[in-house]
Amino acid sequence: MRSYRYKELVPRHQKRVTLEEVARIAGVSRATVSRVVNGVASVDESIRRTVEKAISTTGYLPNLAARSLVTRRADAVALVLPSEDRIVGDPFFTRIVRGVSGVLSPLGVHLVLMTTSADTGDQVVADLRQGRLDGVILVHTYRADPLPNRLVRGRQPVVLSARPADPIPITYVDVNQTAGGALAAEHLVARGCHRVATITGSLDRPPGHDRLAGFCSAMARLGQPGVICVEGDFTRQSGAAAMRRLITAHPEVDGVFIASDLMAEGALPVLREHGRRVPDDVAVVGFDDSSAALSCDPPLTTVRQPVEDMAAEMARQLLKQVDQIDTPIRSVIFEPSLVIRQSA
Amino acid sequence: MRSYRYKELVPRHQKRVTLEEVARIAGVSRATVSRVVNGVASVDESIRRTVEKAISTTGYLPNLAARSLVTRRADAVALVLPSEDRIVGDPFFTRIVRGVSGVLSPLGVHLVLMTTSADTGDQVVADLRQGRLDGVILVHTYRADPLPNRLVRGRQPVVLSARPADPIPITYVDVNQTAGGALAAEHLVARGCHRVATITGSLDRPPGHDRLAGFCSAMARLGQPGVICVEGDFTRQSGAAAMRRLITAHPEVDGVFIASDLMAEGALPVLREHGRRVPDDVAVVGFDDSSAALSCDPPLTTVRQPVEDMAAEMARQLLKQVDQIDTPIRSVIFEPSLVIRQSA
DNA sequence: TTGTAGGCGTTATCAG
DNA sequence: CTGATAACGCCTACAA
Repeated sequence: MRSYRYKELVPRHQKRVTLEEVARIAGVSRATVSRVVNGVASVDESIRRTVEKAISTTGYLPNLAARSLVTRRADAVALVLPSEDRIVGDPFFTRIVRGVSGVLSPLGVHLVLMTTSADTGDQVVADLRQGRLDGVILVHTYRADPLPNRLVRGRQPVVLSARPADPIPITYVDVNQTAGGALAAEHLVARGCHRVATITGSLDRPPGHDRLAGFCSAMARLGQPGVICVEGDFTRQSGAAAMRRLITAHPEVDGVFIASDLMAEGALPVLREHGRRVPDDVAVVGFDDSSAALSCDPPLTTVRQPVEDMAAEMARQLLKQVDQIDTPIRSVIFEPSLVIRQSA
Repeated sequence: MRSYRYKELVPRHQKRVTLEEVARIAGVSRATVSRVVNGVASVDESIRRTVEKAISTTGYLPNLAARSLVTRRADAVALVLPSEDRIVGDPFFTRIVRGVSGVLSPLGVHLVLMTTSADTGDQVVADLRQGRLDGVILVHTYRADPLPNRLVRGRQPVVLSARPADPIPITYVDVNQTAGGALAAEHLVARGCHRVATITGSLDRPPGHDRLAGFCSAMARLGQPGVICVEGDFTRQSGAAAMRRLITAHPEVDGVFIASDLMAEGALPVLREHGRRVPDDVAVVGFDDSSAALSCDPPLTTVRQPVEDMAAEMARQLLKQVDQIDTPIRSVIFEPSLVIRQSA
């Protein structure tokens, strides 16, 4: 039941400075030092100064395990990413990390990185119950993942990175995916494309599904129903494969909405292989505005998703739940925007 | 001195199960339960079973803050990555995470992700002293980073991901970079290349420097001194830019060693732009064997660096230091190998 | 082998 | 406003 490493425990000889010691030096009680440390207002100004001097001369830092024991806060949250095969090389996750730690780190809250495996669910639940974690941010959970529900039922602080496939009462942060799809449609049509296709993401996941839905209904609204549609799975490879199928089956296409920049990055070289110039022969619009959009040749016109902001919002929503149990569920939807570069 | 969030602390109503309670139910003392939980051998078999039953019926899980308070272990280590601009889209870091958490996660040790900023150094040192962190893995520290030295002087567990620029007594895990450069040289020469060039990484960092050194001295040994050399900085963009300069200044090159797959990924399209076929006109060898090598067109022949294994080793070395202070410094060097695909 | 009791370093309650 | 004093939950000599 316990780590075997434990046996060989060897004492570390750091002479820790304790509240006790600071108190002795300042000539006050531990309680007073604690008040100063925690910035409690009701402390006499001169005493506060004395204590602060004692703190800085001793280099005192509070032991967080002891504090955690009584406050019941770990000051740590987990970021759970999908199993790592998919995350390799996808800039999306780096942006998530950046956004999340942007709000966590100034607050001194640790970001514990986990990747899903057979037992991450149990692990996370255990960590929460053991007081090592205050809450969880779940990124791209798969459709049948029982973890979100489990956490909700356990009334544990949790935030999802996107609308869950099945409607459960949980806080999530998302971009307006359908609006994003519509932006792409409007741009392609405005550009004069008449044979329009789309390479979708995984359709069993809400983002993939919604981007497609938004794209198609906007195309219909704009007088071009019957969009050609090839399915990918958000990876670069799938983008290339999908484009190969598309261009073979429908050599006449003159505009493609590709549901992620990463897929677009895979698809563009395929267009070139087949002698198509972008955007002259085929206009291409991506989705994400990730760093991949800039590595594309030509630079990708794409639907921007403010991932860093969204991630920051996830962190804030989570902390809110941590601070106050039973915070009402309030999901936040960001609006996408179109970033016009050279591919369309 | 303290997070302001503290004030609004609201009690969380999880009825925690404590040792005390399990003990009462099992009809033994707390000490005995503790022994069972920690797998101490000297516990009567029947009592152990009774206790285990009590544990499972109550769903007891030890409070780790309390444990940490007495064991002085946080069971958490930090992974410090370079500031995020560079890490975006570089598969190297995902591989590091995978390798590290592969050994940490089964042991229940948390991986706390940090990215370098102005005060990460202070943050890390404080976390260590506050007992929130047991050790630190530093990935790609910049040359003048004072943190490694600071940690060494403080006798804190720390491992670097590569040989430090300045020789300090610190444990690091690295690949034999010069041997890697040599592998590339040998392959290009064996292939019959006569006008060989290299696009280097950042030369102020040991990996960049050593790969170049290994490559050049091997070329000289093989009878082709005077290698053409263009400097990059390990990013995809720099790879493209370097190749542009190279092909313009030396249109006669027929073989290039590019010091990272990511740079190669940027460089290959440039070769194509200039009408060069790979490998027929120009043979290209990369370095890393990252996922980028496979996304290249054609798939990249490259010097493989076993990053996952190296990362796992970093974790193990770190834990060793955590378990036993003053573990002798013992760096581990992995051997590279050549993965032959289609670019050379 | 088991139980008793003290301590780990903080925060929090409640007199003074 | 300040100081005792009691938790917080667990580990660990030491004694039985």
